[in-house]
Amino acid sequence: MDQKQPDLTREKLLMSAFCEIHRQGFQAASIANILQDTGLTKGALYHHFPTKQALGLAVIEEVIKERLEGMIFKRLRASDKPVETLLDIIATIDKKVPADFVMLGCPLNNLMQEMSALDELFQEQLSSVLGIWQKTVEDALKRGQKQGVIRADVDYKAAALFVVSAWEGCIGVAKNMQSPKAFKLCMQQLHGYVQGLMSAKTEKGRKK
Amino acid sequence: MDQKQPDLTREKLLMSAFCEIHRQGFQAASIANILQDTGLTKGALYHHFPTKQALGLAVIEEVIKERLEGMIFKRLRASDKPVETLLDIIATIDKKVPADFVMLGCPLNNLMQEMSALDELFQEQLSSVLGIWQKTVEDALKRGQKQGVIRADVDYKAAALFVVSAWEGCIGVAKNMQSPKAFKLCMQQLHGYVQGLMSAKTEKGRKK
DNA sequence: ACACATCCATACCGGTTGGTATGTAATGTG
DNA sequence: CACATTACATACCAACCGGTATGGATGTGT
Repeated sequence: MDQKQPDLTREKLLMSAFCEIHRQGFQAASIANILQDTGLTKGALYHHFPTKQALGLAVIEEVIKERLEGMIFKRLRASDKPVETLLDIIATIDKKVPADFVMLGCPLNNLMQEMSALDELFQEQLSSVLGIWQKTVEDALKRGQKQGVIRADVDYKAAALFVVSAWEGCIGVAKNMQSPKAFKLCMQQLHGYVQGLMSAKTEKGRKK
Repeated sequence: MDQKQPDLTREKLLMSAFCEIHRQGFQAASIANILQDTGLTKGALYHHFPTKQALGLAVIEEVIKERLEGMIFKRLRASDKPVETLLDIIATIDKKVPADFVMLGCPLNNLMQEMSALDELFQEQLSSVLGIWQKTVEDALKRGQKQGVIRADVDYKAAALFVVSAWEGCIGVAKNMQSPKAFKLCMQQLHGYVQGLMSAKTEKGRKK
């Protein structure tokens, strides 16, 4: 599975671009910085990506999306106790995420706020990733409902939308406050919201 | 109360800057665009504001903050049924907000995501406004608790943090989806969350 | 009416931006 | 081994950026 040289170069560009975009935002991300960081030149970059926009879109598709897959989506899909798993992810996400992710914000959310209104392709690509997130949570709640863990009257579609929205909101506010502590506290409330969707019987272990 | 010419010029700059920043973000906001829009020149702008940063900070303090005051804070503070008022604001906010606010996002949230990690002064100023928002909701919940409307076991501070976070999250996600409908649906869930904080007796009129 | 500060317009500047045109070395292919 | 294509490096460019220096017009206090 040894990657060939061109693929390695491409990946180096993608990773560096991801970091630069994560720090500065897409528009403020400097091509020159990425090149300096990778030790490459414009020839290399514009050989692999036709425009800066294409580079950004590739970062979303191949870096950001894959990170979310590995951190959240896969685990949620694979679980046969989806609600329990969702609660566990929400409860422990603040420890599993890199330290600077609270300070720099969620890469997906950052780009959503910056680019959705400006670039249609960005909007579509970001919306696609967000849709997967929402769909994954939605399925988890749906399955939980079949298991009798989630109340029958819960609109799992709307609830999933809200969970993802609040999730991003928590990171966003914590980013502004520059406070991992606020992030944790905020996610605990989201945890409580999801517990509130559960049927009384299975809602054991609820604090307070 | 007629404003003098210089004040009018300053206000024109502030309003135009607010729109430009709302559309493009702060960093991408173009001084040239603002000047073209107002029909003024650099001499005028840099007479009233020493730097672009100062202009941005003034927009936060004098435009964004005041809008939130008029739309949310004042009403919440003045109400003697704070929880009811909070629920009403959440339920009707999608109709009272300008149409493009969902498409362009919340001006406060946009700047929080863009600038918090980049500029300390922005971070502080934004955090201050966000803190007022949080504090206002917090007081509303606190008063509701004294009235017996909110359950005694509710951590009103954490709940307020979550309400504001989820609120911004709803706008942010709806902005990405470019969907006022999603915004409405998402805010309905937040409405349900706040209802979930209420004591059983007063929790009348809950749907489903 | 004179002096002075406020208010704003014009012209200009160095630096940075994304993007391109061209050349060359490496690699794959017949 | 010849040839073509891929994979990069170098040099260059017009456009735009925020900011400044200068000068003139307009009040404003005395």
